[in-house]
Amino acid sequence: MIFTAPRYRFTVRPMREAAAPESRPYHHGDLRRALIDAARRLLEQEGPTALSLRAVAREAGVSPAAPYHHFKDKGELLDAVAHEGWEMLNQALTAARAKGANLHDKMAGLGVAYVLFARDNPSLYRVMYDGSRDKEDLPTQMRMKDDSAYCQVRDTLVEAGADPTDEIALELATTAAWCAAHGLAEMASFKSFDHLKDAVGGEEAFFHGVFEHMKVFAKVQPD
Amino acid sequence: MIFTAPRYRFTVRPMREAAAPESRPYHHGDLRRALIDAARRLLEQEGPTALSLRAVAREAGVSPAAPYHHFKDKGELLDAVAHEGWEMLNQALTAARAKGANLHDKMAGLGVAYVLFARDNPSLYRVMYDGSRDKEDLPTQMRMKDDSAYCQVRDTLVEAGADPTDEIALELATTAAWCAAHGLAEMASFKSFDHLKDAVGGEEAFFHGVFEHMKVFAKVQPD
DNA sequence: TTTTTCATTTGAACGATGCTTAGATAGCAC
DNA sequence: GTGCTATCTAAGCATCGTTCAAATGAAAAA
Repeated sequence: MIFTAPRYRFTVRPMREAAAPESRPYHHGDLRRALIDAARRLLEQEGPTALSLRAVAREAGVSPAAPYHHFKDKGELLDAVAHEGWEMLNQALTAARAKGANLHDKMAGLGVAYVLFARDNPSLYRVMYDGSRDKEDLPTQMRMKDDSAYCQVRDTLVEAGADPTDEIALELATTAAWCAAHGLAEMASFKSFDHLKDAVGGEEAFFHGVFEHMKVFAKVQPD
Repeated sequence: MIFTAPRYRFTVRPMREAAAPESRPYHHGDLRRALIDAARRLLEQEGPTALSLRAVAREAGVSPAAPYHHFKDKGELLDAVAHEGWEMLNQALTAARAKGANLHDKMAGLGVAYVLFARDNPSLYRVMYDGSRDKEDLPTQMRMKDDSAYCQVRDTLVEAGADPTDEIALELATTAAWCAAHGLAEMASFKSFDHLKDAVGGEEAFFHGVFEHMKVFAKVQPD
């Protein structure tokens, strides 16, 4: 497996506020960290289109060229931001894990948690998938680590009764769940569905309703 | 319903080749059309990142300011390109419609057709959804017109036996199918799934397999 | 035909972006 | 203190989206 050690110890920490500019010495101390925080701040406040490398440098109070000593290019900064996003998603799914009695309820619960994360962090979610699309893959972090969101979905399936010896079926089911959640996460922000949300009694009910109706793809119709 | 008449008669026509630049008179004749074609050509050949307004103008053999007499800004050009994409998707689903005996087979067939469209027109598909995300909605064209992809999914559900009087369930099921297909369309290009594709015997089998396993969300497990 | 009109197209410009290079600064080992 | 070296700045390049005045020429008006 090709995976070089990360250059810095990774934890998702709360974003620091921007330091008062006049207090900064010539050498910043931890500009890398400050740049990631500045990027996330801009992302939250101004949205993904406002996130230019120069704007991030401005927000961090350094010159436009400074970031290039910590990131090869803009993409590498965005990768670092996305990395934190994936870690946050892992944590969100961990928190929501394993509620519900049967397979359906467990999976729907996990799916709703996923969609809620995307709803609450729309810009971050977008950066996460834009980066993946560019690389034509999800980050290694998502597929290999034990607490990765992908592995949690798979483990939940097993807990809920899926046959762990049929590896292919298990991976297909995990992929199916992931696709359903991601698809809904992207649709959920579209205004066309507002009337449906109202009709079923709110956003979360809408999410549950959509997952419920994934049954149209089931070979034998339940109910 | 808010929907102004389109400014030009719409059909999805094959892209014209770039005209020999020296043969072009000062007034182009149909620069709007030529710009859309140039944009789609660039999109196919160079990918979405290469698609700048200036590059499109260059490709069409015209000055950088010329497009602004036919499109308010870059976004409006991309909207026009996306519009053609949605029409193509409609046609693709129409062609694939209603094959299969039961609900599961019909829906899986439609879903696979959707995913194949995204696989075969990756850059166009991206432009279609980027535009939708910016506007926070799918184009009106997708939801209202009778032959729209969305309506076709819904009609297929009814044909396959869904209760047409339960409007909410019908819309939820249509949405679920759409989410599943869009989710898989985005995942399908990720390399992590290559081994799964091989394991199940090819890409289309993989698509069918994933749709099949959407059953993990069904309340009663079939099989 | 000649003249007028006016949408179309051009060229030049503005501010902003990603990125590179050369040089200034200062923390740190000696 | 003296260097060494990572860090940061200043300036510059090519490109981008967009605007605006001026040029063009097709088509209507005379």
